[in-house]
Amino acid sequence: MKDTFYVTTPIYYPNDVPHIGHAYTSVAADIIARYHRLRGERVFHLTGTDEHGLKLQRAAEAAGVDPRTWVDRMEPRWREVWSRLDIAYDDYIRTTEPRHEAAVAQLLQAVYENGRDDIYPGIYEGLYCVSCELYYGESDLEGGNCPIHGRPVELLREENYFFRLSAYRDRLLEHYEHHPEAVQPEVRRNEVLSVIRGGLQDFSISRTSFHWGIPLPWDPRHVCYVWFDALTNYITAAGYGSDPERFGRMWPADVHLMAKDILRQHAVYWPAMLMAAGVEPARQVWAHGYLLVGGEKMSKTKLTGIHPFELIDHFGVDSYRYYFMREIQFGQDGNFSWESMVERHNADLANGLGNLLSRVLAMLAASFEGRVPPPDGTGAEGDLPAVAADVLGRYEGHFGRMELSSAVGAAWDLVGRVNQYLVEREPWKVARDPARQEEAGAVLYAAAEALRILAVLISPVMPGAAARVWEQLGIAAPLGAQRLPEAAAWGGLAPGTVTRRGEALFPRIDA
RNA sequence: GGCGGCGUAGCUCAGAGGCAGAGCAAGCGGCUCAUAAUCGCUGUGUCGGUGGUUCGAGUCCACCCGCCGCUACCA
Repeated sequence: MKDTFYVTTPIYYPNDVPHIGHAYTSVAADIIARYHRLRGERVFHLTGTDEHGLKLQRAAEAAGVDPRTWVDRMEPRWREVWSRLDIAYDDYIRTTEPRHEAAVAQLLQAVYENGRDDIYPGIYEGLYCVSCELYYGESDLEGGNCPIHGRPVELLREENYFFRLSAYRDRLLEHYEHHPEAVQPEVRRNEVLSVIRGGLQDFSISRTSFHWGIPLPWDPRHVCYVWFDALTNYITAAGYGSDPERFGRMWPADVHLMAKDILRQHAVYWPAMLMAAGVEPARQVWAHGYLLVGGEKMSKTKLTGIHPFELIDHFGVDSYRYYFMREIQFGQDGNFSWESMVERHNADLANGLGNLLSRVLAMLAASFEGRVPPPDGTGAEGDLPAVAADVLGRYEGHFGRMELSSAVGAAWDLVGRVNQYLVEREPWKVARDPARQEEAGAVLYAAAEALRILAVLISPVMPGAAARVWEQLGIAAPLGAQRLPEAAAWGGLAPGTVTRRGEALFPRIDA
């Protein structure tokens, strides 16, 4: 019985250099996973690398090593990025692992033997560049020539196995009719439906022209080509074909996250492949937009690909995660710029949350020896508890609809309200009057309590910063043990707690 | 060619029949606990264009312009 919230990223191609677009998907997946953990759910967050294929085989040859050695060398460059970004995946799959090769073989065999000839031998005919050793689609060509070598391509024929995607048109349409949430956002769903309605073509699933791949179980002269290898990782890790009990708890995946460029494979090929094997499709495929730099898609040739480290080194990992999630409406394309990142960092993090923590702890240190004073029971907290409750409600609602930017934004309504509240109540002034110590204390209690709740709410997005707020507040119970909604209920902060004012949470950045 | 999306304040964007909005940036004022911080006040914008429906149109309809996505086809 399914009991695990299962979220995936695509598996990345280790020959590529990681850029902020890849990281965007992985950060989003991590935030979603952490949010569900915060709610006390059992969560499984999967990522990995896609390690087969001709391009890797050729890169290895060029480097004078075998493909295995090559991918072993390249793959850590990806994990290193995830580590620096605080991506807490639960499993990391490499398609070269035996468990994956076994799962692919099982899936292929299941489809091959399903009695409907969904996999059949055929002739693949394509435009081939001898220099690239690659097939191109007509739309990839430039004036009929190879876009890389500028030389004429040849029409080549190769014996392949095909998957009978065309047979799944009606079943896919029916599936998406009954599960309108299964492709999101809406605009992407419409595209998928129009692709399916327009008729589907069978696609080739094997190659004999290179060998760095998983052999087909019934015809090992062929290696499996791309999609039956790559997409299958999602069920490999869930225990398909190896651990039925585990598979039952995990599958179907709750959400496959990806950029919109591989939507079709996830929303058309993949469910059809699973149907052919008698496996239920994932519950949701969620295609987010592109990160634009200077209004244009990042590109290698224009050198606009940005490595995450270039930003992490300057802004810090928490600011990095916050910026991309807050600045861009999840699902839409979004512009990255250094300027807007500095702006967000200073306005929201340094001046907003960071300064709020700083002023509250400074006042506690000045007037109460750093100890959290008791609330006074006369309503000094004003509407802060109500605002916190409202913020929590909106935060959860937005997360439920994958409106990540709005969910994060909701927390900042509380930051704003507490700053306002402090100006209204002037605790720095009240504290100077010996007769009004209790009042000053109660006001600071309320501000500190709001900060405690904020630490919980930002923890999926900025786990490091949340931990630092928690630590400076001096709370003994581990942040990692907090669960929503209880942890956001007003009054959780114990009077007497010894706060520890530390370094600025987010130092301002000049440019 | 077909289907779809977008075009709103300097910037990023929300609003989908009823007095043009938010955040940021900018200006002025307050406060001085705080990270030159924070709080308050300040927005006359051909809501891409034209025409229409309506008592009333960013909002609905038609056409047009400019971007973009998916898809088809020609070469």
